[in-house]
Order: sequence, then C-alpha cells, then structure tokens
Amino acid sequence: MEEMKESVEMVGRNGKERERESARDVATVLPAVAELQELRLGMEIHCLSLKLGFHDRVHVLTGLVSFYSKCGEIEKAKLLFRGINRPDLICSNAMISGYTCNGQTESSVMLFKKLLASGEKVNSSTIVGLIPVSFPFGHLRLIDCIHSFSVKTGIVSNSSVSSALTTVYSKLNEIETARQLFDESPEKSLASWNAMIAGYTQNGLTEQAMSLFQEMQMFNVIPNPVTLTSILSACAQLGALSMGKWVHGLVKSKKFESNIFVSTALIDMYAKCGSIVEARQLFDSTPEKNEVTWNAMISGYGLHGRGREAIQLFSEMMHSGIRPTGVTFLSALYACSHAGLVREGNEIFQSMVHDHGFEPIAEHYACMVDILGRAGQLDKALEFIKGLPVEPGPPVWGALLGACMIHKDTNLARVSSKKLFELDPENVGYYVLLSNIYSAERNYPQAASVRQVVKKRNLAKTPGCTLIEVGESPHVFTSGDRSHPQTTAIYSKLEELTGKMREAGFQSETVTALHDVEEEEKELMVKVHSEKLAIAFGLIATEPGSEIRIIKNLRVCLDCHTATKFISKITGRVIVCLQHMSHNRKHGVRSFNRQT
DNA sequence: GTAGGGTTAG
Repeated sequence: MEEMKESVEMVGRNGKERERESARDVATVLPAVAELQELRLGMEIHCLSLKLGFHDRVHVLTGLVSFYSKCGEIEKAKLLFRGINRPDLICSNAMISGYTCNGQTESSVMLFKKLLASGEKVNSSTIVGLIPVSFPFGHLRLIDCIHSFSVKTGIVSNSSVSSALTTVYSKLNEIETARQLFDESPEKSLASWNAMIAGYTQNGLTEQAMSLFQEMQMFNVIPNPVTLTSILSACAQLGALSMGKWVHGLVKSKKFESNIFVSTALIDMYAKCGSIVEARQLFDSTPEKNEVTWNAMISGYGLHGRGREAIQLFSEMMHSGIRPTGVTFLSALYACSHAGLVREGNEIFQSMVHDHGFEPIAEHYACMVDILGRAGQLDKALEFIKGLPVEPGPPVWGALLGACMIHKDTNLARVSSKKLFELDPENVGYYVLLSNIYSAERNYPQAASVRQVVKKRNLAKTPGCTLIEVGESPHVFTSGDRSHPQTTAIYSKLEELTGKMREAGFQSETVTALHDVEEEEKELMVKVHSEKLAIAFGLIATEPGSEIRIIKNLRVCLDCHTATKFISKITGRVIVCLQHMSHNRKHGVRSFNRQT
C-alpha cells in the first residue's frame, strides 16, 4: 500500500519529461489497486493523470475503465469509455468484462455485437469477459450461444475460454456440459482442473471432486491453493477429518497457510468435521481474516451448539472493522436458535435491521421463527410471521413446522403444513414431519394418510445417515443398516445400551408410539437408528474414554438428542454430534465407504 | 492496458 503511494508520488514528481514512462507506471499500478478494491487510491491516481495530462492515453484509460468496473463504479467506467474516440480491442474487452462483472449482461452483449459488426476480430479475452460467471442465473440461453460461438470459431480450444465456460455451466448445475468441456479441452491448464474440481464440490459431488483431484496428480499437475481450497470444502461436506488433516499437512508443506481462502476453508473443515477447538486455534493464528473467515467460525460455533461463543465472536467481529454480511447475521441467528438464546437472537435481528441497515431476506425471517419456535414460543412465532412485510415462503413455514414437531402442537402443525404443501409440494421433508407429529400423539390414521400422499405421489425422501470416523476410516450408517462388517457386535452393543438407558430412566416416547406401526413408519425415524448405530460402533471401535464424533444429515431430531445424552452419561464418553446440510448429499456419503 | 480456477448460511 505504502509502496503504491510512493510510486504514484514518484510519477507526480517526475512530471512531463517522463510522461510516457509515468503513464506506463500508472497503467501498471492500476490492476493492483483494483484488486485491493482501493477506490480512493485509484481515484487519486486518476486525478494525478488528469493533472499531468496523460489521462487520454489509451493504456491509462483502459486501466481506469477496468479499475472502476472492478470497484463497482460502472457509471464512471462507462463515462470514460464513451469519451474514447476509437477504442481498440483491449479497451473494448475491458468494457465488456466491466459490464459483465457488474451484472449488466445486456450491455455487455450489445457491445460485443457492435464489435463483431464493426468487423473487429475478437479474441479469447473478449469471450472470457463476456461469460457471466458472477451472475449466471437466467442466462443459460446466452451462455449456450457463447458456447456455440466458441466452438464454431475454434476459440473454445483456448483453455481460459473453456475454463470459464466450465465454471459457468457448473454454477447452473449443468455439470455434464461442464465435464464435456473439460474432457474436450486440448490443453488442460491448472485452472481447467481447478474449475472442474470446484464445479463438483459446489454441486455436492464430492466423490467426483476427490477422484479428479487424484487424477490430476497422476498427470503430474501440481495442486495450488485454489485446488486445495475446493478439496477442503469437499472434506468439510463429507466430514472427512483424516483426509482434511492430510490436506492440512500438504498446505503446511507448501506454505499455503497465509492464503485467506485456504485458511478459511481449513477453519470450516475442522468445524464441520467436529474439531471446533482446532478450528478456533487456526482462526486465532490466522493474521488475515475477511468476512467469510469470521462467518465460517461463527457458524462453526452454531453447528456445535455453542451459542455464547458464537455471539461473543459475532460482537468481536462488529468491533474488528470487518463489515458483516447477510451470512454473518444468519450464522449468528442460527447459533442462537440452536442454543435457545431467544433474547440475544432478537437483539441481533433488531441490530441487523436498525444499526446495520440490512433488509432481511426469507432465511433471516425463518431463523427468527426457528429461535422463537424452538424455545416453545409458538404464539410469538406465529405473530412474527403474521407481521412480516413480505409473503412468508417455505423456509419460514418449515421452521414453524419443525418447532411444532418439537413442542407437539398439532393444530399449528396442520396450518403450516397446509401452507407448505401449497408452496412446495415436492418436498418430502414436510410430509415426514407432519406424519411424525401425528404418530407422536398416536393419531395413526392421520399419520398413515399423510404417508399415503408421499407414496401416491411417488416422492423420494432423503435417506437419513450418520457418519463416524474411526482411525483413518469413515463409516456411514443408514437406518437399520446391516451392511457393516461388525454388524453383530454393533447390534448387541445397541441392545446393551438400550437396557442401560432404560434403567437410567430413558423413555423413548416417539419410538414406543411407533412400535405397533408398519415397518415403513419406522423408516421415517431413520436417523435415530443410524445415529445410534454409529455411536454403538464408535463405542466398540475406539479407546475407552476417547471422544466420539458423529455427523448426520437430517435436521429432524427429537428422540436422538436425549438418547445421545444418556449414552454419554452411561459410558462416560464425550459425544460430539453435528448436523449439517452439506453432508446431505447421497453421492458424497456413498463415496466414503468406497474410498477406504 | 483487457481475460480463466477458490472459502462462509440453508
């Protein structure tokens, strides 16, 4: 930063006789200023070049157009660009890219067409700048057009073009097209591999991401921080602690720790894999933190039910000078809901709106409903919903339904389910919740009729599963799973535990309620089983007294929570139980059993 | 002087 200022001052001091050189210096320094998002400094440089009279050189102008675009000052960029007499290709490319990264796709396309009409030959940078990587939604047809154009002109063989296309297709969940582009690209750069790996992890296809990661190493392509960031995200999604630790070792040996993406991904990985202490140690030892780093740590605490720590960190963030984002508030609110911190959640929500001027989105409202609902304040939750300035969507009603389940409010459950079935008829989760509520109060005919709807409409439900890592190996259990090699020992351990739990006063309300119901009904309680199986296995397979960490994918959780507490008490083991949605991906879960 | 790949919530 200081060096940059010096360099600018030097330009000033040297004056007219070195005008040409100074102009070149300015053009060189601008991209760095843009990357640092130093709007003020860039404007000073702009003023300086006006003063010194080389502001009209095309190199400087191109740099300024690009700089203002990257800082979100698209109007300034447009103004400058319009003033240029005959912009050359590089300058036009800068403007095309400027429009695109500010979400002004139509203007970008118009300029591109104008360029083509003028007979100018476009190059790979033109195409890359035209691809709406940051704002792809709703532009699939345009992207297809750019793709065809690239194939027709042969420019698709340029690895930058094909990487950008791979990325944009991945973002639109068009993963097969993305893979085809990757496979057909004649010279795969490191970025090509990274684009495909990231495409997989962002779509939850962790198995494919991992195998491509192995493949690239077989081709002697050396992973860089970008690669490892994606791989760490895959580990986090899988709960793959030992793989994550291995990657951490790689990060250290390659001295990538100072990369902010890598350190943030590491913190997130440790938190999601159950090692919150490790996560915090890394967080504290990381000198450079951005809003995402803070968010990852706050949500990590939330995941572990450590609401107080989450709030503490949240307030430290507010004083750190790092500006909060919508995700910051979501993470903090989520932590409050898991820890039953109603007053604190309310304060954070109010502060978000009034002190920070954030317009809440549906997820924030849903979090508030969740906070009130979980705490048993169902009336207040409903009141809150009724007072919303916008029409509440599925996340809001879903949160209310979840709360009704915990507090067994059948009437309100019926109201929210009705809304949910209208708004989101394909989502099986809501049917399962409602059916469970009916079952819990022994209203079997109603429960059966809800399940009938699921069956009739042929809706697929997400299978519940629980993961546990023992030593270096991950083990995944589903409901009633008998596929594990140590199945007999696991089930007898479970028997033993059930007996002891009963002696200790454990009453499995829901399970008894479901006792005389058909097999399929028991399946609705999948995660209870899978979680217990995983714990039973953990007890057998690990050293007495050691910590047991399990990760599950479904949110519904009434009986298992109490059962886990009992088991922990009886066996004297610390049991860390995490649930995160990113673990809710079938492919990833399957890969676990195969990989080892 | 323009252009490719990355982290956080649900």
